[in-house]
Amino acid sequence: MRIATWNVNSLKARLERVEDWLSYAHPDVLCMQETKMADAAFPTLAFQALGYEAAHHGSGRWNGVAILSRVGLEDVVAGFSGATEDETVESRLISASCGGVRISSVYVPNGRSLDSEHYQAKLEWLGQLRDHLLETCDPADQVAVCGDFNVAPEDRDVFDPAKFRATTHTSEPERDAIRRLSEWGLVDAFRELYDQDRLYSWWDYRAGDFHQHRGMRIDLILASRPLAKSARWGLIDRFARKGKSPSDHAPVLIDFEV
DNA sequence: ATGGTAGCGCTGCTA
Repeated sequence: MRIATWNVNSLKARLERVEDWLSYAHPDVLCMQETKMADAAFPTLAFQALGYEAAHHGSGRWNGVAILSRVGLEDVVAGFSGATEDETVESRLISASCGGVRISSVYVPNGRSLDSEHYQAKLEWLGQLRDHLLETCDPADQVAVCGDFNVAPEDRDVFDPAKFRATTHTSEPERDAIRRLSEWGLVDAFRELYDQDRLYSWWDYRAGDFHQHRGMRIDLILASRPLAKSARWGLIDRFARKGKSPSDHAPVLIDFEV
């Protein structure tokens, strides 16, 4: 099973690129983030025409997550288990069972700056994600949590660690939150396959960062151990970050033998 | 050097 994740930075602006990418990358499952649209605007038929079922959770101009699958899409849950209306309004999590794997598409809050209340909210959100997984999943099963985590797990996941000393994405509390997910039983599956540095999935639009390969690896596929064990090959598709009007993120994909 | 670009949508916020 080929599982992919891609922060598309507006599905309305990127639909044609996403369709093209589905046609040549042929993922079995694609988790998307930052669709930036309401459920009513989601192009279900466009994906159906390519053989994908879809589940979307979005409320408007910000956030928005989706799962596309051509290996079945069952037991869709939007937001955290037992969350109130308020907590789901940001549309940052959707989960579904696809071909025997419990898959979540996550868009972790950015955090903005270390002294911001949004940074505290980011840490709380990551804690809620952990609680949600504890309540709804078993790490002995096939589980994949995919998306834009807005955290670079290690210094080697950032082009210049010194530049990011007092910023979000690299702080210890954020990395601790990711480590706690690992302790529960989720493996950074791309890292298991590829150990080198300079593997980035996001580049700032500004200052020619993509061209200079000044990026970060913040788009992750976290897999339970039974699933991670079957990972065979992976790719960060930088080709999809080139050309006219790309997303600022590249798709990340992994082939699993399930 | 605190810039730069992109999306949404029409003013400035978010990333």
